[in-house]
Amino acid sequence: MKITIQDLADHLGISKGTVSRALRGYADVSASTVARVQQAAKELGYQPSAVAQGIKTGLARSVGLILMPKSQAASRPFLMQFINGISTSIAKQGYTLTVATAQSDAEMVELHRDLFVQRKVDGFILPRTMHDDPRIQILDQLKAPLVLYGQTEDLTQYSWFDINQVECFRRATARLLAFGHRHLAFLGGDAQLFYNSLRKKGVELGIEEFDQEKVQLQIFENITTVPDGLECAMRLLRSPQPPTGFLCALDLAALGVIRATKQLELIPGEHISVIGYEGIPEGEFSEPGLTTFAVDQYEAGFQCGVKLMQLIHEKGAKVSGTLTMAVLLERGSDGPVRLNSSELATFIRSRKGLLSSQKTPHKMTEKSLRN
Amino acid sequence: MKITIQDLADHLGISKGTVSRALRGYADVSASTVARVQQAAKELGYQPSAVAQGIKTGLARSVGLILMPKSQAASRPFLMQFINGISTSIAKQGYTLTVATAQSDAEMVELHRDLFVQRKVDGFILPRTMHDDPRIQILDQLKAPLVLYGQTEDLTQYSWFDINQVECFRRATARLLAFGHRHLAFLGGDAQLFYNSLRKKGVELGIEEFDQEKVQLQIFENITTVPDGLECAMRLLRSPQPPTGFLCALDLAALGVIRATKQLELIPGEHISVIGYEGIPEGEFSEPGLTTFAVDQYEAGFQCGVKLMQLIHEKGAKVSGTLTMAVLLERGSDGPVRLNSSELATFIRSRKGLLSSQKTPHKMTEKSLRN
DNA sequence: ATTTTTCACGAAACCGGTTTTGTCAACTCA
DNA sequence: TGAGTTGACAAAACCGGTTTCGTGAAAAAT
Repeated sequence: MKITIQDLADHLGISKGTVSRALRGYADVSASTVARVQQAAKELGYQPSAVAQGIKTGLARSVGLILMPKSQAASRPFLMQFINGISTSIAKQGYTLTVATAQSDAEMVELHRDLFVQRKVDGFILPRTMHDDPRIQILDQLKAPLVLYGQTEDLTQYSWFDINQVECFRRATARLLAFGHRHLAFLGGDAQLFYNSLRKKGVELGIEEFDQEKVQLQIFENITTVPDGLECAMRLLRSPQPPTGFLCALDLAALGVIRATKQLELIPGEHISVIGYEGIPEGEFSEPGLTTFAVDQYEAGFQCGVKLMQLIHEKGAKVSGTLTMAVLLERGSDGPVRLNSSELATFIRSRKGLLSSQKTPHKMTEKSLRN
Repeated sequence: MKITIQDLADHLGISKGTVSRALRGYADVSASTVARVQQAAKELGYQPSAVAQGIKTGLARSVGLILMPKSQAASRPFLMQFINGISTSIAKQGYTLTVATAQSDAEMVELHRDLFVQRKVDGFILPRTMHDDPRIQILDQLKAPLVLYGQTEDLTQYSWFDINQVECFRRATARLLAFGHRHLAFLGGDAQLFYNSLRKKGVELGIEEFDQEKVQLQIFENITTVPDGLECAMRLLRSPQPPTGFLCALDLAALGVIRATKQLELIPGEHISVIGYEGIPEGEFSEPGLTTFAVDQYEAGFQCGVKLMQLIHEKGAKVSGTLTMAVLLERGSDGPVRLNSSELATFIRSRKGLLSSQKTPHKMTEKSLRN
């Protein structure tokens, strides 16, 4: 059925070693033979088995990407673009992408080990880096090539690619401060993941550069979903000293803040300001549109792939790190401060009283308001 | 570095053949030897190389999934869940998922051929089936096992899994008709893809079952994005006989319809009704929420994986097709008809005059209306 | 004209497994 | 007690490639 190198050699009446050398471009094959072999290979549709090649070379010509669907927060919306980036960059060298999913941290570590020990992959791309990432530890032992998508404690030992999230959040913070906001809240993401500390650091940096004394900052963590963001914002907005500016580590949390704002009959972008991060498509369809830093996930995947190929092929290749920027999408969810924290608190309390006295269902309320 | 079967054999002082047979569970190895081998394998962390195994068995223990990021319309939001489903179902048999991306139809066909001829994968899952799908043709020639996610002309030759989209759209249509809508529009998706004809058929079926004479249906195709849906709806709503019920093959198109409705200062779910299909997350965050049929992509991936494993392992396995249902999420974008088509046309014209006379920017208009 | 070098290829080893075949000792059975 | 089984393993073949080694003929050098 499938044609092998022996079939091809028999067909040409030469030895399979010569066929192999002809196709691999060795010097000790005559030009005419090379041409004949290439011609016959094309005609018969011969392509060497990657499996058989791999046994001699020790390479599977595949890189691994292991996902955790459980943590649905990030990486999901743009997964396609990230995969596309990786796949495109490694395809040039005949590599393919092996994707597996793990349901728990333990399974994830096991999967990395097994895939490498079984020679199913030659290296890994590690998205969503964690503090003291257990994947790095095990892959280090195995001397498996790896590239981090994200940063970690020690950046000198590994290749990595990341967005300058500190700078993004510094700018986001400076932006809100310039808008006149003085009471800020940072709604952080998964505390276990490294990015969270970077984004928090960016916020703190932005405040330091301004005037630490004049700014109130409240910090929260593990606000990773719309309901999380909604609940957190609801609690904050009902407090005596509500923040007027929300910095969210994740767009989903920011969408939750927008929802909470609307439930309190406030206008996002006017009564309060929200800035997100990631650039998920949902942000475009909310009202108002979500101001956020959009990450180019294709580029991220592409760069990770390039770096991994270097590590695998160029022995003694130096590890390298790259930092790029995300693009600020200025939409309607933030703007100049209208009411300060105290005024906002008063405003909300007056609205709340109004709201609880009239017993209309929420949907009707929203619609009637718009008419 | 990496331990081979020979290393293990030397360590135990037995031949590598015996080690292999012990680990594969052959009968002609004594129980004590089996135990010794297994123990040593665990201690030394030996796992057979999938590459070396593959050369003898002829199997790569991997299945292929080739994506086209260009056609961003479908499969993108739930890609993670689809992948998770596939990966989970095939992991039981030691299989992994090889994902590649193609930028054009031609490249996609090539990739399928190459991946199979190079023995990088043992079979394929084909999402987004097309009319006279070129992937099927080439894989048929190669006798490559395949499972369709979606249907096609001849369903007897291949295993497939699909949602009963005809039934979904029949129900969606019946629902709008029951709400009193008599002027309907079907905004179809990619005409090249097979699902489109199924969804259209569902709409036509729903109308037939009602009373064909009393219903006006307009059909459009290749409405696959938010801007597409927006533009199409805008055109329709400004026409003399606008539809009051929109059936969209894709949620994204439905979101576009909602946008158009709002731009005309109409209320989706009241002045017009929209129903989508797929259940993308954006639909939850629009206002009103999008009524749509939500597809369980994890389940789809899982079933495709199961079917493909059967085809690969059970020789002479029968092909099988499975049809399931999507879940209707009743949100706010549809409801009882308020104005019929003519009334709606008049209403829109009056609004439009109003709108063009006042020269406020759009954003301000929206906000002032809500206050 | 003979020796040396180069050319072009065949033969064979090898990669790390799996599977078949061969072999010897211990058992069974007549 | 001798022939036939059986058990448990070693040895070897094999899978489909790659790469090294060896070799005969032609070309170049002496």
